[in-house]
Amino acid sequence: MYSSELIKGTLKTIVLKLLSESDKMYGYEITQKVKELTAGKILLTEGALYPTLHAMEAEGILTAEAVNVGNRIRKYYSVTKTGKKIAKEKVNEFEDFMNTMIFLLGLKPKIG
Amino acid sequence: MYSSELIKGTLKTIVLKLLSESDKMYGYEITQKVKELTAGKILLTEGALYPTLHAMEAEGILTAEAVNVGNRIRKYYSVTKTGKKIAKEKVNEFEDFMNTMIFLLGLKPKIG
DNA sequence: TTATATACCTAATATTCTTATGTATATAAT
DNA sequence: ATTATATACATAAGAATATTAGGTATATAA
Repeated sequence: MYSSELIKGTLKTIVLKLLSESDKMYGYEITQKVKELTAGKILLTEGALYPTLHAMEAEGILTAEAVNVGNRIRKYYSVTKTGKKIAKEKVNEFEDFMNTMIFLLGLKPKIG
Repeated sequence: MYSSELIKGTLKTIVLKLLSESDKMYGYEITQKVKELTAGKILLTEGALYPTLHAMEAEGILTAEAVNVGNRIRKYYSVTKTGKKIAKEKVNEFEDFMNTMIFLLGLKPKIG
């Protein structure tokens, strides 16, 4: 697990990227997928994730659909057309930022 | 200039890395050096930088020395032994984090 | 029957940054 | 001369985002 300050500001980018690649996902599913893909190095907390999902829905970046699964409720989120554009921009910006940081921190370059 | 949320959490890492490479630097000098090295893509604000420098000094990561230059005051900061260790840890952690993000966001790998 | 996993949510608090403001000297431009 | 910009420090109010902790509820494994 990384120090919390390191991950700050990357939540939206991660969520938008994952949602852009799948038809729809629900909150809990996102936390598990990120945990799995990062081998537990990035753990999204619900207190950060849910408010962010609500905010992105309010901004028109995501649409939500509540579904009953057995007796439980799931809220599936999908990326809107606007959201897909923003997702690409965020990923591109992050890539650019990493290149800048690689130079600034004197690391060996890696994204080509 | 990157969106502010992207840069969040990287300030200490940047400052510690720069200070580790030089004997000593003062706050304004750090802002200018980062601006120069990143071609203006990362601009450190004074409201973020100075409190962080004070905090790191209080934590024993940095030592400060006030110097009169003409009629102006400069506060030179140096990294302590503890600080150098933390600087290395932070840079290593950031490199690891970037690799994780590269995988998670499906980017082409770059740090080798 | 107790713990863990699934699945949502919010509120108080903490952290960190932005924005704005203040002080003061030095220098370049009009 | 005077105005703008650069140098150089600092803090304080507010915004944004995350942590921590708590709440509700069902399903399943121990």
